[in-house]
Amino acid sequence: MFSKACEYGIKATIYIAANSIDGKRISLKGIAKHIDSPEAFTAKILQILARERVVNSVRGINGGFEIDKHRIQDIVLADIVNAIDGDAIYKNCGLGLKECSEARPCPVHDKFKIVRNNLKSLLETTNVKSLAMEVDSGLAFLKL
Amino acid sequence: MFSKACEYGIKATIYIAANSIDGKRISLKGIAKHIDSPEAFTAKILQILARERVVNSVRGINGGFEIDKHRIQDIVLADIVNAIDGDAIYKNCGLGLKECSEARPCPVHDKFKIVRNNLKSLLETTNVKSLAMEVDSGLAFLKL
DNA sequence: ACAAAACAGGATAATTTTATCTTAATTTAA
DNA sequence: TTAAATTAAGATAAAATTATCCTGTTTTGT
Repeated sequence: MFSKACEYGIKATIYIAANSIDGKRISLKGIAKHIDSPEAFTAKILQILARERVVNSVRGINGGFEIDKHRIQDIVLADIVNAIDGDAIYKNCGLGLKECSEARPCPVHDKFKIVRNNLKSLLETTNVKSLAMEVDSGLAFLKL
Repeated sequence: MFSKACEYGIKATIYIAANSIDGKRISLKGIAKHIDSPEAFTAKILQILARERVVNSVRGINGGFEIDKHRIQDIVLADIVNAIDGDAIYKNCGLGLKECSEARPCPVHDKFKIVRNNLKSLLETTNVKSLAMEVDSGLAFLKL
């Protein structure tokens, strides 16, 4: 569904959010350990998310990653997926046709549109705060 | 969504079906040209589909690919996707967790389950014959 | 039997994705 | 002001996916 990079990005953002809710900043090392991801690769992904203003990065001792408390509830999964994988997953033709459209559709156009729209609205309406709270309360997990 | 290999596999199968409905066997070269795919790579994918009995391959002069007329309506997209990409797309955790389950779910488990089940039933209920007929009648396209 | 057409399969190459390594820049605390 | 901790960024490497090439095998028409 998503690239590995995007999976790490989503998990990292949720973990950063869970910590930011508690007012804690968390280091790359802490994130990678907690979500079970390769540290250097995760650093690259966090660079992207920081550039795209999904998360804040702070250099130096006691640095790390955080999200402004008042912004956590505004961040949705689509922000992360768009930053890392782009919008191909819900924009591109399911069979890879360059010019697939309503007027000249591929054979699965209509059926896939439904699934892709479901996914799109899922990503656009699921905010990171609710996911972070599930993780915080032990109802959901980022490593298994 | 799907791998390139799977996209080619789906398009090739639809095109073979469209020809088989008319009682015509079609060569690799003809398929690759019609679906706009790299010929040698398409050959590999058709090998897989032939091994998995999704299509029949016939060697030698006047050989090519075909599907038994009475079987066309029984082939669904899931048969093709399973043969090429496997079932990861509707079985695996959306965040890549190895042991994600109802009891110990990832934070997006429930929401993704809905989308994945939509996709699963789409693939399992869409038969190749209906798609082939759309292509045949010029309502849908395999190359654009 | 033989030549030609066509698929099968193995080897190789190119590209993309994933992952690592190294050095630089930044920040803080002592 | 210097050392340590930490992210940024560029270079490189490994692995997976996509794509090509070459040789072998099968089939058919002559």
